[in-house]
Amino acid sequence: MVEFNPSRLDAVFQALADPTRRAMLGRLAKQPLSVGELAAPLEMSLAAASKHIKLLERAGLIEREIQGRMHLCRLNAAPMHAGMEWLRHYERFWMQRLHQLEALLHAEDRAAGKPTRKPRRRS
Amino acid sequence: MVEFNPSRLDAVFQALADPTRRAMLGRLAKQPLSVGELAAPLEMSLAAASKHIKLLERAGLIEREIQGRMHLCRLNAAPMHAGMEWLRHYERFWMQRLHQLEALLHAEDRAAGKPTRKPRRRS
DNA sequence: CATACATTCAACCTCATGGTTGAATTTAAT
DNA sequence: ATTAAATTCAACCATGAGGTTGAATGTATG
Repeated sequence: MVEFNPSRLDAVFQALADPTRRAMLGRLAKQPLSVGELAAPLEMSLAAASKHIKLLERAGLIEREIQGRMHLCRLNAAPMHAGMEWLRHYERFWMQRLHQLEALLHAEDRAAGKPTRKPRRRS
Repeated sequence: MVEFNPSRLDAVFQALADPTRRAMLGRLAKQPLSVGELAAPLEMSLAAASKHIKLLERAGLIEREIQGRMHLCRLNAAPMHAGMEWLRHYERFWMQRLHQLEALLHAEDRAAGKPTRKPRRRS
């Protein structure tokens, strides 16, 4: 069904690396839209929007149902799962930093009334 | 401290959209590495690897500590957080599909002994 | 000081992106 | 049968990615 090969991951991250395309996905999360509808609010030609859509399609993030002369695009978030899983492997790293920051802040809170004490420095 | 503007998100996703760079991050998750060490296992020139590193740096994903003639690179996963948060907004969509699939499989399991019954189709 | 090492810089190549415009295609409506 | 609408296609342009090579830079080391 859905493929999780590395090149798919490439395509997904690449597709997400553009604000126009992220905005498109955001609107498709509410409802399916035609190419014209997707392009309407954008300050670019229809052809340009069409290219963005093709890129999203290539990444598997949208699916197109051709209804007569109009093409209905609907979100398929599934490929994002792979991206999320990839990121999850790094979650502990930024959590670590956040917790450090947190500890630092609390240490300063505790030191508020007392003679200024700097956060302990790691050996 | 850490910025979460859209262009930063662009840079992060773009940086992740390349297997060479993802591999670099993977190795930096184990330990800090010099530019040369990062480049060593790659089948490309040092200059090419250096460019990848610069791109990762631009996205804030690695930080460079210059120690004499060697540059030590260390992972900074923090900017990935923004990417994760963005993706999280879409999690329910793929979860939805996964649950549908799951339900479908269970329905087929239950129908295994009985006369073939197709999964109910939504109105 | 001379030399080797770690890295970047600069110039170049090829190809993909992101945008344009105008023509072509397919389908719907009059 | 025309005409209008929805979309893509093709050609073009500017810019950036990803790679190369060779020279330049800064730093250790004999």
